[in-house]
Amino acid sequence: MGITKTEIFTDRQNSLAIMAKVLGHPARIAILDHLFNIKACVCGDLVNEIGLSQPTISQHLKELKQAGLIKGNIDGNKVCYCINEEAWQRMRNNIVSFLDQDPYKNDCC
Amino acid sequence: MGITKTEIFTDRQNSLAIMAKVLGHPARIAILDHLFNIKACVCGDLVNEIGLSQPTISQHLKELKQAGLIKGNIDGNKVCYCINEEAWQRMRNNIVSFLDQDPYKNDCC
DNA sequence: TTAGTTTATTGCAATATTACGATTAATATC
DNA sequence: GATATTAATCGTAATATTGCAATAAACTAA
Repeated sequence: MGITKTEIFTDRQNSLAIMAKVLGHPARIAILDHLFNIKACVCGDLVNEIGLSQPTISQHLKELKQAGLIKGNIDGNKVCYCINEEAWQRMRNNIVSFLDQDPYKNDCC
Repeated sequence: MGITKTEIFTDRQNSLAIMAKVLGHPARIAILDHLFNIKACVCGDLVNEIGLSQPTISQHLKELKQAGLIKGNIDGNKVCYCINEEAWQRMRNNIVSFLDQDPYKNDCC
């Protein structure tokens, strides 16, 4: 059905999945890479930097923004996007604590 | 168009996105949670543990398996799945090194 | 005011994902 | 053998995602 049954999972499971999903597209990884490299950016730069159309970039930026990972300031007719430090660290901590579980105790396979 | 233009991104960006995407569904997070908890499992257990049908669970297990995160041993008419330790650590390292980039240097927003 | 610049939104087509009933394949048990 | 159990696969429906052309909105500059 293409629809996720979120109600049967815990808040933590849903939250982890949402965060991972936002990172689950190379364009959004590339946008974040670029933000980390130049420390600030606008949408126009990204259209040249990445190879996607302006509407597509705008849409990916919107998803990153909705997830809280970036924040934008309107500056004349440009928009300045940055990483949201607090949200980034929060996400990092959640994902890392999931990934840092120790899988080295299986004895069946 | 619903299709990702992977060819315009780096291998690292595509690889990170693929790993994140696999974690981008709460059912797969729940399956991994369960594997971490009980250290071994079979598909039947998961159908009761999680609230999805057997074919749906099987499909999610297939994706985890394709990503290399779990491995399964056939044991009679059951299948025993475990975390693939090497692949898990590899994924962990890649994602953590991405998340550990320091966003605290922006001065525009 | 008019024209240019920049980003967001709308609308749509193509493809992907999620979910499950029905079925299959393989083994286990009687 | 016949029947039960387990997990994978097939087929299909519903929904989501990706991408872009066209357009709108908001500002800048002449």
